[in-house]
Amino acid sequence: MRLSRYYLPTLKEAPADAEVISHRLMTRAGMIRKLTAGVYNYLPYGWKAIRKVEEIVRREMDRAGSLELRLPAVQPADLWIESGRWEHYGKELLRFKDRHERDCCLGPTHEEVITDMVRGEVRSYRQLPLSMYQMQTKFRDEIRPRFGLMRGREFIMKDAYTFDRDDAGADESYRGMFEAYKRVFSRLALEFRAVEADSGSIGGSFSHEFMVLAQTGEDTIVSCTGCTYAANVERAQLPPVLDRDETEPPAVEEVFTPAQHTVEELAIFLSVEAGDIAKTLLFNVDGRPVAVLVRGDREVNEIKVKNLLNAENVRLALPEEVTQWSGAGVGFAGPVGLKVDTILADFELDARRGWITGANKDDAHLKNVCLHRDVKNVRFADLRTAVDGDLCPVCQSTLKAMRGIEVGHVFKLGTKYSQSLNAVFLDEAGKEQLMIMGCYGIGVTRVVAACIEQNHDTDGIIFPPPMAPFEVFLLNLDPKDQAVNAKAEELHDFLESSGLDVLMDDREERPGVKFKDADLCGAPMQLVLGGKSLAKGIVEAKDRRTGEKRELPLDRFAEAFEAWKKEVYAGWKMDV
RNA sequence: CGGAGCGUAGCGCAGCUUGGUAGCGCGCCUGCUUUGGGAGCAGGAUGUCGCAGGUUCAAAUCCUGUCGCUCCGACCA
Repeated sequence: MRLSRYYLPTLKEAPADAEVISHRLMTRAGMIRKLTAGVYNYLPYGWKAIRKVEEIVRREMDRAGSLELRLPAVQPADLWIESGRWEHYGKELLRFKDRHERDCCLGPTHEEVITDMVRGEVRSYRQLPLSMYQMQTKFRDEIRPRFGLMRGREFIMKDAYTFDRDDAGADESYRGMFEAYKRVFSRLALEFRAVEADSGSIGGSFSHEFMVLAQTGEDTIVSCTGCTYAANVERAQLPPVLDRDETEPPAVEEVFTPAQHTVEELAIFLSVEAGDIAKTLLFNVDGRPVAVLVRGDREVNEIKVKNLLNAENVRLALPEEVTQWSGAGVGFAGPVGLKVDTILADFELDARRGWITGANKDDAHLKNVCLHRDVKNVRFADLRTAVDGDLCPVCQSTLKAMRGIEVGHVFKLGTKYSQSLNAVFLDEAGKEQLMIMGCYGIGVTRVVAACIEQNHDTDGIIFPPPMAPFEVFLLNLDPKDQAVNAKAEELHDFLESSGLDVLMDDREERPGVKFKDADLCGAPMQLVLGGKSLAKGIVEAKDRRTGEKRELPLDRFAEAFEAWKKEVYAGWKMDV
């Protein structure tokens, strides 16, 4: 491809509203343009990257035995009413009426549609298992779209669905997809972790998220330094403490702490560490008060509270509720004498006996509180959000926290949809059974954004070869010079015929402009040919990732290039 | 949903307080010079100042409404 015939509008400056690096670089490199909030045009250069990702995903899905199909974007409300999600999905589901006043929606996901299709055709266990996938534009009307392609309203997703006759089969389907996902992200040369994720409200099921590691990630995950355990912090389990200081403190003592509402204020006021304070949070759990105690420097994980109590709704108590339940204003609740039936304490508070807590009385706290001695109905459990340095629940090694971008999610659904939509089949005994389902998503457009978040420098994007729209940028520095031009054309044709995507910069621009654009657009390999290099009988080769330069002799170009390419590719951790 | 901010040339912005008929940088077009890390000079094109009302002799500027976009927040005591 010749740049003079291509559409690659690059920008020196990014639009003011682009906050994150991938958004800025994708805009500057002529990959995307915003049409409206959270909705983007994919320009040829951006689309080509998306296509490369799609192609790898497609190969691995096919290899895993899944069948590609294509479902509609517009869906009838009836199905969503039937599954119960017309009510529950919320405003992210974009709804509208057609000319006959029929309720419709734009598909944010396709469980309903595919389950409807399968239930209409599949009658016998002989037709199972089934695995199908599609790549398609989804629409989710996010409250606040942001970060360019990272959280758009319209985006491309690969979604797959499996239908099995029994639990064992469903687990196998799940494992197959899990492995396929690992291959996809490995082949894309992304640094990622597959982590345990919260399975939400669907009991008995499990799920994993695939996280691309990047400082700018919205999620925090923990990964064990000693074993393979890795989990989203929302989910990461923490073990009970092993080292206990059983020294019994002196009797509880009330201290005057005027207007010390927060842990930070209180710690300074009493000259102690936040970790010496046990904070008491009151929650409204399905309408009932529940007290949760964690160390002052920790955070309660509401999901754990919800799961532990098998609750539907967990929310922090309103100020009025706090006053009603604790007898004091916000900031002074404590476990001693608290008239709340359920008092939970994080495992960590079992590590020693003396804690500072609220006194259930305005402007007062208690010292030397021993939960075992001074509180009758306290129950210890894993209740807080994991942090860097916590111990692994599996092997007790240290957990390391890192930021990640969720690019894939595999989910064992069980019978959630087959039940609500009545997707059944007859087993060998002629008995009607519910299909066991799984669903699996990859945010294709987000993968591209996440890749750029992970692979860039101050000059621009650094594409890993598998995702690069063009593996090679060939800079023809003197397109007006007959000899240079002829040689550049020859190199271009040779590289293209060897199966590479090549973009030759044949514009009549100054060299500096070409260097800047090449770095910005991030092809992993740059070749530079100008009057000087031609006179020396070489072409200059630059590894975009390392910046390392090499001179390739023109008379032995084919083999020299092949050797260099191998070197460049070896720098990327690509499992193929 | 609550709060804040911004809409002026393709992009980044100034002008608005104190009304007088629109400017800067980059980009774009033409010419000459230049040519290995975002060139120089000269000339040129491009704006219903988001939209709709209002005030005024006169509105980018003041007022009202409206639309769009962006950011922050949605309660960890």
